[in-house]
Amino acid sequence: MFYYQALSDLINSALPEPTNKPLEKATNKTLGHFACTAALSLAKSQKRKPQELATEILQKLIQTNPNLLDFTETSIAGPGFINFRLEPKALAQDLQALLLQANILPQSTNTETLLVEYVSANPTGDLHLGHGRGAVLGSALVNLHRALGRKVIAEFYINDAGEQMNRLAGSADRILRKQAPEEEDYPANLLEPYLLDREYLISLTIQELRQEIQARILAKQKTVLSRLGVEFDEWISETSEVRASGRFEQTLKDLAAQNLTYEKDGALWLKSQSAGEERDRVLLKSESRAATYLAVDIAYHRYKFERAGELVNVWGADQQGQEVSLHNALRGLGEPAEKLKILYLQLVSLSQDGSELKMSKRAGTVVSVEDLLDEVGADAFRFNMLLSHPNNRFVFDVDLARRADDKNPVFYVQYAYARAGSILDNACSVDHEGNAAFCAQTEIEAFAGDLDLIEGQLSLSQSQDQEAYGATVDSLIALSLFAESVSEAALHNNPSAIAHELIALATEFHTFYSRCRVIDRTNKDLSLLRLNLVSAYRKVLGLGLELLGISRPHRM
RNA sequence: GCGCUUGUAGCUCAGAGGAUAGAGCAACCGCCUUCUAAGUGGUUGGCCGCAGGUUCGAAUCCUGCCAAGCGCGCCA
Repeated sequence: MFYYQALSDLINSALPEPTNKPLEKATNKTLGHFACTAALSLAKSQKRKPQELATEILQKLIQTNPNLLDFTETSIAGPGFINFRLEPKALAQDLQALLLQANILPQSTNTETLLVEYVSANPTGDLHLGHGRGAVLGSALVNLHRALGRKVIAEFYINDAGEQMNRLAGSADRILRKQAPEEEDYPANLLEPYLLDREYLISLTIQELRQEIQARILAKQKTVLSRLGVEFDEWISETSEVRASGRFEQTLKDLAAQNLTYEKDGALWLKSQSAGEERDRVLLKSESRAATYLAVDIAYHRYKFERAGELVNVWGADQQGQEVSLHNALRGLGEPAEKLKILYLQLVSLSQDGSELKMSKRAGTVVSVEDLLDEVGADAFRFNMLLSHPNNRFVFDVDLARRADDKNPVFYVQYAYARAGSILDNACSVDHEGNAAFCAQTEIEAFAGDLDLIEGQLSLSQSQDQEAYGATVDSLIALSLFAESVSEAALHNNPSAIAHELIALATEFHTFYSRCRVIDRTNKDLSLLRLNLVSAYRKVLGLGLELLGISRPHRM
């Protein structure tokens, strides 16, 4: 366990009332490394002066766990902040924890399966950037929750049963027969790549054609997603899993049994008004008795709840109209609707050559995931997509993403990772001038195993070289807080936080590198300390990149 | 009209009640005999949309307003 976590727990146990964030990273390094604001926030309810309360809390901390507080310098400042400055022993323990723990992330005690549904594009064409953003967000979420010990199902829902599939087949058929397109047909240029073997396709019945085109488009989507590093555990087909399985019929029966539906004007309605909505909603249309999206979604989400206790949907903002009705219907059926969270993605647009490209289907300026992948590659695609919070409209800077230099954030972080690896390689191998290896890997590991040695070197550094010591301490604090950032990112379903955290860590590492010579042939112990710090950087940066699904280049 | 989301530096974005609001891009001035200069140090740049309120403390919470995007079909 890291010092930050141990201290947080201690503070929480010492407070008269718990707070959700007992300890914060200090904004101003000169005051300390961590700060506790509990005395300020609790002063009112405790009817005490903040400074007095702070003194009292601090004393209680010292009484409860004198050992822990022995490793840190404390002070009460300003209106009632309690500041903590970690001393070499605490820092040494954190470094050791970073190096020796197989998994530095805290493991969740939540045993419920989490089902994350994302992308879920109709099999009617290429994936566009909205899908791409959802794919990156969804897959990062899956990684994140898995890394924290949750059981997660990554799911793609194939909308292969609706009217749009008939349209697709009709459009393809007319293109093959060189007939004029009808008003709602899919554009020929989108479909033509799937219709190259015209002779064969034209011999199929319309149903067979529909199946064939759909399979080809889906296969293409899978290929593109795979290039993007996005994989799924389940591909759920509406046709087979929701319709043919009888789940859809059963859901209608169950809704009726709960007295949640009624017939009117030849259509089947959901009593959504009585649940607080503006009006009732149609489930089965008049005449055709075809299902609406809402009706199918209700059945599909029940199927999800059969398999998972908690659901996350990554949806485009244009799907938000559905949510309230879906929630109400699920609740009416006795499902734990509050366990369904829907994340809405706002639009992505592109900027290139300094101006924004507006996406428009009509103008033909819709950019596919494949196009952008060709342009910038999977790593830059993923990282840059993740830089913005999904609720935000986001302008993707293509020129920046394709740059192979420090201005491109993904290169910046990957470079830090590769640089760390390179230093470690150098230390353990013959250098370019033929000098013997500086040390063996086993020596680095032995040093990591010896707490007293680490502490001794940190203390020495503290007294001999303030600047280097400062860079070392900043590094250790930043590294030891990474696990906390990951937990918080998972709590808020926000992998963007990790991307930003990685940039900050990379900056911290580059700063350390420029201030501290790692391999110093005149001072082996100091070098071993620094090599271990570099090793911790490599581990944490690598973990972060892995969580975001970005490659970890050994050399650049 | 109603609902959801957004409004922070010229641009793209962080900031989830705490101390002096931060990065990157763009612009300017520096730093390589030495482990990756794909790096780094500095300068310039802010009525945090507006107005109230809550609080010891508000970019953050509440209310109202303004602006933008998206929803509010027996569409898909």
